[in-house]
Amino acid sequence: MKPSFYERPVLDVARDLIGCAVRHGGCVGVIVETEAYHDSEPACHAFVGLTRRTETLFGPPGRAYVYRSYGIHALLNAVCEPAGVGAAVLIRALEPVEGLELMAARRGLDGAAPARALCSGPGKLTQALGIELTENGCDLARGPVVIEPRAAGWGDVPVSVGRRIGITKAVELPWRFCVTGSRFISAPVRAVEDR
DNA sequence: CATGGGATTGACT
DNA sequence: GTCAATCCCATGC
Repeated sequence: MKPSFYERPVLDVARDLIGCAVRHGGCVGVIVETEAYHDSEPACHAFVGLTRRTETLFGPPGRAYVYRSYGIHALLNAVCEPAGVGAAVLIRALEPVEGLELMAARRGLDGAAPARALCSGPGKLTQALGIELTENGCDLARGPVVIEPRAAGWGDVPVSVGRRIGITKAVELPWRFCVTGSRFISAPVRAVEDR
């Protein structure tokens, strides 16, 4: 995807990335779950302003923001909006389509493990695709981590909206997007009016 | 320089 | 349902 795709309101990009594909390390998966983050709200790392950690978030759109979570997992984001704005889309789940055996091996799972176990969470998918912190800042059009346009059949899938997962601030914002009814997402979507 | 908190996951009661 | 692993980095003394 070109930089112009990402240089738009982060909520639009989060919705439009549903159905696109992520390619890395000999594996491909279709994005079925995303969340939006923006420096105007406190759940976003960029809320604290420009620091060493948030450099990539405030940089040009179309780059990967990869950071370590809980000391264990690498989480993948796509940087959005013009340079100077700290915004990104967290990739939370993929439907595996290529390199399933390699994904299972990287995840330490048996080859017979169900496909839904491979990439159904932001830490799981980076492990399955072999994405590490060294990919932070990489150009998502050139790689090593590449995001590709929607393939046939993914052009017009229904999308559900809900609240973001695993955060303690700004929990009420409906900034999570999922393929409606997908078995490959990390957790069920609760209706926005549920609270 | 010391401290504390995670955009999570998997193992266990 | 509970809980620990583990490390980067922002903050405060």
